[in-house]
Amino acid sequence: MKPAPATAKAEETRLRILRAAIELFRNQGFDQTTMREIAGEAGVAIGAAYYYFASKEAMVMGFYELASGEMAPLIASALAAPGRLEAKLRALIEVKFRYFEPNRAFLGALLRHAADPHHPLSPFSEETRAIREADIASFARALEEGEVRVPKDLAAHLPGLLWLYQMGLIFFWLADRSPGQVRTARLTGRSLHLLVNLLKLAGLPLMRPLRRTVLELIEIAQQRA
Amino acid sequence: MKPAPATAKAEETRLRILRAAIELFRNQGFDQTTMREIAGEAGVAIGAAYYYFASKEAMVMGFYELASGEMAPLIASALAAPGRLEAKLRALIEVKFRYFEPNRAFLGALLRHAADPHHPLSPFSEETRAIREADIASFARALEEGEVRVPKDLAAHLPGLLWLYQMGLIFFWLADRSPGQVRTARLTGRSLHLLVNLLKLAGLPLMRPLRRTVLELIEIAQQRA
DNA sequence: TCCTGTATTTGAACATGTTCAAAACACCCA
DNA sequence: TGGGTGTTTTGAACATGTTCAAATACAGGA
Repeated sequence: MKPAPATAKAEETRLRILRAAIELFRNQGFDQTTMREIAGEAGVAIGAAYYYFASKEAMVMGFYELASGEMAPLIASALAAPGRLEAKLRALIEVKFRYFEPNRAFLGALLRHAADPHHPLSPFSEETRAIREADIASFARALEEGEVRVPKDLAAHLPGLLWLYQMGLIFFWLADRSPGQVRTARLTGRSLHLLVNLLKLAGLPLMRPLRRTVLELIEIAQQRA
Repeated sequence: MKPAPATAKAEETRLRILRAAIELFRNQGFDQTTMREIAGEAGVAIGAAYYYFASKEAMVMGFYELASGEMAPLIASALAAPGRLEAKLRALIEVKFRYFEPNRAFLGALLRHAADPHHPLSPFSEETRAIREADIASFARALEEGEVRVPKDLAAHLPGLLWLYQMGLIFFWLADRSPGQVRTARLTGRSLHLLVNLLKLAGLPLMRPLRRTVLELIEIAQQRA
């Protein structure tokens, strides 16, 4: 069905529908866009939209996948830029914000169900796992190339934690109505700085017991979550 | 309109509808319950439901208000119980879990829009402010009566932070599918313990610069959020 | 070229949240 | 008591996401 797009023409139709949807979502938002509009814009009947996408929301998933693919090279080059961890992380996050900017209005639809990790569209769901893991891998790379000493026990969890941190920033950014989202920019700058400093502190022998406790919490939270 | 329920009979009808809705939501979940069912169960026409509630979701808000009112005395007595801060916080959180337990299935509907602080139903929205502030006040009381030294600069923000922490636990609890939600119980116990210990540490003079930085972040995040 | 099976496409029909004009009701005043 | 005014209630109509049986297009073999 979806995973095996049979013919080339079919794949083309699918893309036509997805593009029409994204375009409309962008211009008028997710809720304001009707399936009839999307089908109309794509020049197909309603049923065709449902032949390729299980639901209106599944189209947002389509966007998510598309976005993930298009951002990959941008992220790669962001990581290649000079600088240490802080700079690399900043560049990485910057890529996301820039890419998402034109879609700000409808990105909310993607994150609407974030609170429910069992909802397919949640960034924590099984369905979004592949995208999430690729994303986490880029944080792992930032850590490797950022030349920071990371305590061994923390190392395994750190990429995931950074990803989570970045997710938090994205949520903040979405809700941020200050002009040009200055508040997000401020928050990003300061928190990133703090984060890197804390990371240095975390390596101190004195910190070992605290680290253990926190890691224990993380492990409880992650059990088949 | 809604704020001024004119006659007593009207208020009664409103309550009948709300109770029917909650009952159905509880038994079959929010999405599975139709407005026609609710109206039917309450013995009124569909239109009546919309006369009293702006939307299906507004009924969830009705539940939220009802719940908040009913929990108030329970929380008060939880706070009066013996013990220091950790015990009091545990008791407070325990009240919430116990009260929400029978509604677990549909509570998700309340928190579905949490990620969007502009959505009326979000626990961070303007519409839920009254409930939120009352709730935060109970954390303030726990702090007062828990007999802990809290650095002055932190004091103002601490109740809100504790409320946020508790909110996080509730989210975790909602998504927790372990039998009896053991994982949440474990997470609550350990994190609460850690939290109180950190609070003690936070008062150390050594910690002042770190505290300042964190407070700065909090202030950026809270600007007319 | 014609036939057959599969992939694609169609659009009417359906379910359900929501709106709204009209009806029913309640209460007050002359 | 009768009329007027505001509140409450009704249910048909609407909008829109979704389903599905039927129609169509198409590929490959006879």
